[in-house]
Amino acid sequence: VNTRAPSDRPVGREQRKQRTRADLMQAALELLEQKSFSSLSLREVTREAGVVPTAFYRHFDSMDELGLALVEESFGALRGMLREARADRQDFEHVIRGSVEILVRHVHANRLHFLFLVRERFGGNPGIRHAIRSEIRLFASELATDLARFPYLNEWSTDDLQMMARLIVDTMVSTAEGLLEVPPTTPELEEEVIRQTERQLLLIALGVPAWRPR
Amino acid sequence: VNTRAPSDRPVGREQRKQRTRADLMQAALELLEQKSFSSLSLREVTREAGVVPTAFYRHFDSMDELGLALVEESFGALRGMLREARADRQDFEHVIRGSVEILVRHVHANRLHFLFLVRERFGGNPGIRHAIRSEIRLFASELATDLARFPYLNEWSTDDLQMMARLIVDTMVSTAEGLLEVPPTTPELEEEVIRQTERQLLLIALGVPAWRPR
DNA sequence: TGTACATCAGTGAACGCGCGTTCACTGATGTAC
DNA sequence: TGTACATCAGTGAACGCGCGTTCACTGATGTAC
Repeated sequence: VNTRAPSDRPVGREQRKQRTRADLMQAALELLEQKSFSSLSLREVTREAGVVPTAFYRHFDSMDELGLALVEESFGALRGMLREARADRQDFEHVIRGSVEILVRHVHANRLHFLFLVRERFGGNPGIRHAIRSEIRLFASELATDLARFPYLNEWSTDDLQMMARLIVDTMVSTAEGLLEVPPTTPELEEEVIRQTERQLLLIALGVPAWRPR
Repeated sequence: VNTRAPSDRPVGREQRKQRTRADLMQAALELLEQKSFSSLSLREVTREAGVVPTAFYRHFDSMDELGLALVEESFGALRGMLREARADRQDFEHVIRGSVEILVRHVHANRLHFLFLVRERFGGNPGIRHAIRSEIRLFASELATDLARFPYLNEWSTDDLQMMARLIVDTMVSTAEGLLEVPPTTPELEEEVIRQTERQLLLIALGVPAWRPR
């Protein structure tokens, strides 16, 4: 009974429970690298976590609840990235390179979480889908605010700033998708994805002085 | 035996077989509006198509094969759209509005096919995923060729044209996603999606004269 | 510190269900003469 | 045109399997005195 991983330290009951919960989420996240959430079964998750199927119910009412917990956990990684990006107040010339670098670093550090978000953004579960989409929309709104500190953009309407922020976010999301798709063994392909994103953002930025604010 | 839809005309055996095959694909497509392909069962499809489960094997070896047939069918809709867009050789001022209009019309006319492509682009099945992604990449390459007929762009390198074509395609894909996400009952929300896309494409176009070709 | 009892995370057996796939079949359609 | 046989799209029963969920349980951890 309760003979979990051999390295089990003699800790309290609550701590051990939290560790099992984390094991279940990690097991699910690793299985989701190969399949989609809607085709992932409760028994697969418990098997991977090294626990009996019924133990699952001590932690989650259903798989859907575990899915939403994974969304929240992944948002943690996402928000960490945004916090760093917003704190990194570069000037115009370096902001593109800096932002892309931050994205690449966080995608590497949280590969499975980003993969989960990208896959489930249009996946089967509506609850998960909406949570992810509203988080991305929130992110775009924050970016719109931040954009206003740059030359020209400080004169733009909120509407125009939103439009540009969403274009940038969509581009960054595509870049994240590209990074996750590239085999980890081919750094030159990844370098190409990065270089292309930087040029795309530059092209967008070059349109700014010619934009007629409304 | 073989008492299919009441409107069955007394046609040949081969025609009737093709109709059942089409029924299976249509049934799958409609079920995919609510769930993902990887969680769709063979029995659900045959039930929806009004056919016994074993009849499925007269048409497809497996669900994966049906999935790839759906990808091909959806590409038909996609290619029809591209053909129209490439034939519609507007000048600079009208090309944006015209292209977006064509996208909107085709997304409406082939809603379920576009929904399928968007959902499965990152879905569980690798075969389906790769087929969709390589088709989109092909599309971007064709667009890169077409871009060269515009002022300034005729002097750009292939590499730069690819970069811009992918930015445009990614934006159009995001727009298609937005159109599919908008409830059909709110035309003003859809209008907003369209208007925003047109402005995003304009912003990109305004960057072109300032781009330093390499 | 020691003892008696309560809590509760994880166990293991059992269930009914929908699944993919097999197999022998049926009877309408197609073909040869 | 009529007859005898072949083809084969769709049928229906049956199978073994993994699933989600229930239930009573165990025994280590926690608490009260």
